[in-house]
Amino acid sequence: MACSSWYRYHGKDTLGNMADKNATKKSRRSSGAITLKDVAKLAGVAPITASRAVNTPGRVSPDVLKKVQDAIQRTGYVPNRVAGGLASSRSRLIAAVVPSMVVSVFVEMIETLNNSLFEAGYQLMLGQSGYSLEREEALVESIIGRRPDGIFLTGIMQSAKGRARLLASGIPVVESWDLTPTPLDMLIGFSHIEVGREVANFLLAKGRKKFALIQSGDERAKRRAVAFCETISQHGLANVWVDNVGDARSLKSGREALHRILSHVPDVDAIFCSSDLLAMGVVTEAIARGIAIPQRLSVVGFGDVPYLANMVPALTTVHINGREIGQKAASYLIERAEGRTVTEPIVDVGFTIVERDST
Amino acid sequence: MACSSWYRYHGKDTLGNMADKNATKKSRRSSGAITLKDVAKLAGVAPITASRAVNTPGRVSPDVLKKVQDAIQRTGYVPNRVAGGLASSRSRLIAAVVPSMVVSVFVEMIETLNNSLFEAGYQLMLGQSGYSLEREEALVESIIGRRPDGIFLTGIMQSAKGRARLLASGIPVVESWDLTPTPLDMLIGFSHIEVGREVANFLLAKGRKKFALIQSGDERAKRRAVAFCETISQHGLANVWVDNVGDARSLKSGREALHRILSHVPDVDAIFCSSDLLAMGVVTEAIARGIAIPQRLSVVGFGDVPYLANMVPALTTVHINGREIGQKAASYLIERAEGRTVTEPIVDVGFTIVERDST
DNA sequence: GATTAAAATGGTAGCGCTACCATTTTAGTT
DNA sequence: AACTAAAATGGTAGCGCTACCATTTTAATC
Repeated sequence: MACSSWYRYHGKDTLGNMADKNATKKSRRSSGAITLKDVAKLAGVAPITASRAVNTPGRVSPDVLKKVQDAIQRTGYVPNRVAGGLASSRSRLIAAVVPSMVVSVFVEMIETLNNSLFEAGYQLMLGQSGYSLEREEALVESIIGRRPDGIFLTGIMQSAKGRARLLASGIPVVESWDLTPTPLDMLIGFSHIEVGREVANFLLAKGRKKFALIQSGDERAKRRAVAFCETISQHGLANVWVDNVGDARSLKSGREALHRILSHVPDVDAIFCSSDLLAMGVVTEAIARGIAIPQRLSVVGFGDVPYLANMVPALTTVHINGREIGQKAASYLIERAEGRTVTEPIVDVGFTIVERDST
Repeated sequence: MACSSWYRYHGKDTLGNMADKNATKKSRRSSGAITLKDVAKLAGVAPITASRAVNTPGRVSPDVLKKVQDAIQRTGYVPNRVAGGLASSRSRLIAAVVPSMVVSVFVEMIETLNNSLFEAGYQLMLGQSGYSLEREEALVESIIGRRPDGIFLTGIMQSAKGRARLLASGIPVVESWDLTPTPLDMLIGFSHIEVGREVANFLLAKGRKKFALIQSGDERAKRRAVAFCETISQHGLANVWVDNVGDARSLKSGREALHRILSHVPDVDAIFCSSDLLAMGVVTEAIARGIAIPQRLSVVGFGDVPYLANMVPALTTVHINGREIGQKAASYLIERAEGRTVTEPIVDVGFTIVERDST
């Protein structure tokens, strides 16, 4: 079927004796597609020469190059990278693991990663760990089985089994979105403890006294929270009221959280949210209740989704440069895939508190 | 390096003569990783039997199964799916093409697609066409080179070259997010013309008289727009004011668009936006200007991002069930990959106008 | 024109796995 | 016990490509 479609499209005059190749003596195992061998035969050169014409055109005479390119054109040949990858141990595939794609800032990062990789001739394989350890381990196993030239992880690989597997595979790895003294390989991240501390200092400098924090189950958010709370208490202020929500990606959770917080701490004057969407929920609920922002209540988000700046009020948040992480990760992984070394494989990309109208 | 790391982790007592395999006579071409052959040797069976133990455990005696599993455990063997894919012409890889990932509703679709595929033992390869034809063609070429077992396309493949290539490849394809009388293969979509018409009827039924529409360059959005405008003029009302913005994914564009619309059509009372984010921008700007929603102005979005329902005012929008599309696409592609036929390969999943507080 | 180096081309042998067929072992039947 | 069918195991030969080395051709130098 494959061949007949192709044949129809290209017309019947170009192939000569190639046309009946599949009809006459196609091996029962062959996929039936055009192979490099077919192209070589049509071009009148050896398969290995055709291979060179495709992969290293500079090492082939202009005459041969043209003949091969013509043959490719006429047959519609598409190189089989599976076979190429097996032969050369270079798959030109990079795998990326994301907890969830519904988090906007991860999406931007992956988009940039993907674009950078594609420019360089690499494809992206995507896996979702779904914030679960087992799933993450299964994913790592599945990824390693594909022998990618590099692996990008959102976060630090926590599972000991996963770490061991990745290490044993010898595949270059970029961990991200966090810092650790014991990275598997390369690392592009920032300090969540610093984030918590700096946001606390930022709100303290604004003269805020009564703090609350909204978080979901995310481990990194928890570290931000701990640092936030510690900094507040170091200043001798009352404990921070911590509200736990199930889903950080829901505006509704933020609204409900503010409702709960107000019932326990009616005079709360600053809230740090573990995501922008939660912060949007808090603001929405506050406006609905007639609570003036930022006069009576300061709200800080995390992530800086692109539209935050144009909301009313524009939300203050912690900006993480997801595009920078994606971009850097791509270049690191490509460097390593091509056999070069990365001079600075551990980078702190930092973060920025973007002050807008909600504080 | 790969082996030494692994060796360290597992301890030195488990391998017997396996440990020096790489040291002594490793072929210069070998990747150095544990292969099925190593496992088979350790388990004392033939490679093909080890292969069966891995892939079809039911066809192997319990005794052999255990021996092989032990050997896998001890060596940390991870099957090389590249080699397996080449040998069996089944890559267990599904490719997906998305215009952009920053569109929330695509993200949900891809997330569901990915999850469904992973459950079934498939990996997802992701490509971004970036709304450009050339890029899309290059992407198709690159994807086909990987010989995936199926291809998911967001939208209809427009490029003739791309269509020909996909057809010739013989790989199952799902087009989506649209309807066409000439699908390449399978199709899971809905009618954008219907959307435009129904939204127009919806707003007309609300008694609205003066319409505007905000769109970006997206071709599908344009078709919605045309149907919208036609329906309005069929009712003998004044022409719809159409505002073109550069970026449908920007709240800011929506705010600016409303600004322009008001300067040309001050008495506009209904706006259909080609995305939810644009609609959010319109609402934000309207609130900032003291324009009552929905009393003076109705706003309708498109896509139904999850948090829309909890905003104030909650936005009326066209709900597209991205998760359903992703889910269906996965099952269709898996069916075909496993050699079965899909009974209803062309589906209209429809859409819903979700009425909330902005109309 | 002879000599040497470099460029271009080709042959061979895998990469690690599975399809296909052949053989052996086991269980089931008379 | 003899025979048959089914289950379990193994051997061989690729999948389509590229690494590695060998050979041929061309260009460069004296």
